[in-house]
Amino acid sequence: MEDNLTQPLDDLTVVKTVSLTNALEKQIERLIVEGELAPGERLNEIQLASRFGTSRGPLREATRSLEAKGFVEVIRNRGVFVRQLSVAEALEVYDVRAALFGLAGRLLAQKMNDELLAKLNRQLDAMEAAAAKSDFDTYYPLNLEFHRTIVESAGNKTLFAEYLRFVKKMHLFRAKSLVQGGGLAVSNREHREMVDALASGDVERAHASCWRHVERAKARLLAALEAAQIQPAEGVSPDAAKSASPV
Amino acid sequence: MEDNLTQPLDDLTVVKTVSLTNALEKQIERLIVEGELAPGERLNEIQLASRFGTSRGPLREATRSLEAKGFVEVIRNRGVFVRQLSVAEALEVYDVRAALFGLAGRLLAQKMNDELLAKLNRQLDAMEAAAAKSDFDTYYPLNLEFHRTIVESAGNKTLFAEYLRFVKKMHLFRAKSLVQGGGLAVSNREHREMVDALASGDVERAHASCWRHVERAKARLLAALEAAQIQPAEGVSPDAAKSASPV
DNA sequence: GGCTGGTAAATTGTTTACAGTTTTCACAGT
DNA sequence: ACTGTGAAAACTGTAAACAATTTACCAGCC
Repeated sequence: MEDNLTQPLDDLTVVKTVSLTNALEKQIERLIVEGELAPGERLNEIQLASRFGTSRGPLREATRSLEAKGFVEVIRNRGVFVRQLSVAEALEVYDVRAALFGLAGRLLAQKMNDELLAKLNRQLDAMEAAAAKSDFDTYYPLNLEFHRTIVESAGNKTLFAEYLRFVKKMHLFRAKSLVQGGGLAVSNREHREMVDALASGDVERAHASCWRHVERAKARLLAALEAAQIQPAEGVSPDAAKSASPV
Repeated sequence: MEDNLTQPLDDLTVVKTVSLTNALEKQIERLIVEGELAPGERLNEIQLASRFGTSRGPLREATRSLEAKGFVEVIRNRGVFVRQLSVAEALEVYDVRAALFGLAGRLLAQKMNDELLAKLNRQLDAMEAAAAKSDFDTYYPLNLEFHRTIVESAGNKTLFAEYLRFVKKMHLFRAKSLVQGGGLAVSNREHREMVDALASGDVERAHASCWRHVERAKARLLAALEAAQIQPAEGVSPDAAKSASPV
């Protein structure tokens, strides 16, 4: 009897617990991160509201929240646009992420234990296996999860929340495809070094190792940009939506 | 970067340029930061809307934005509450701020110039003068401006925006008065050392100096908490609003 | 052809109305 | 006194209506 009740609770009860606004926000964020809504694209209120079967009120609340988080830009009387990261801004985000990830390394080095180390090593092995097969579709989520584990395990929830936000923000970068520039094997060598540093108990070394890891990713992006002859200088006009096609 | 706090400018002209939602958000944020709305307090939609002469729609949009920025907490069917930082969360914020401020130091050390150094030294002198007279009301805004100058001059706008947000967040800490625990002279000695480090061109030293400065502030808060016999463990229930009176 | 002006459609900004939930408070029963 | 019950009030959640602005389009003119 009770089992029947647990299952079909989906749509309506979710709305009971979480507000419609929150559900909408999550959905729209997903559309943005997964690329269905491209950077620069405009969000039509009526269209989106009817798509999710709600009115414009909750939708507007959701977009205001997304604006505060930096995922969209609202221009009065013109509409809300998916935020577009210029090269310069993307590089800024890298530096901030490096600082946050460095802090994570510092904190984690102080509380490293066998269980966590084992988990990180398992993740390293899985990534290495995917890298060996050049299986990028497997590697990518594992890589995300690995970094996530490090920051989450650092035990600072404020830090974790900010870190996640900045990682998501990279999806707003127009030349998104270049972000992966580094290649699989290169990255995993750095990962092993990072885990070594975290396990060493040397706080400064862990800090530097994690920081450097992000800075190297930034350097790889810069190299890829140069190879693709993209200048790190453009603006962020939400109007210029058409030229978004990366590489 | 001048704030519009100097003049409450005409309601109507503002609405033409900035949206009503944005104006509301700024006003409510001001009420929170200035303490008129205390941590834990509930925001009545009808009351606030009528106070600012608008309807509930724009007000709700403003509160959603403030929620995303971490200044209020929205509980479904219960209302909006001014966010309340527990001791544990305040300490988390210090660590994140240390990381961000450290990054600012690193970036600034690379682009330090005579003009900027002169400006920082002027600010140091002004603070020292205020400290000598134990003129806290003068010292406090100067101190804020000094740190703001450093982060803003670092040239990373993303970093600057995040830093400002976290500084504001400290106003949500219940035992807010303890945040100033360090005293005036102590702090300024650190400030001079920091400017020295920034001017030295030694990136690592600047980084460490700025980082340490925030960590020392955290340590002073911890000491003050211990002296006041407050345990760093409480939750964040928005209901327990009454016990907010600091020290 | 290209520009200007003006009108209609589309879209956003704001208010109002209604539905559902939580809180309050009086009151009966113990 | 204390506790539980049950309206009534207060408040939030959502939808719909109305107002103001922007955009699209087309005719007329240089």
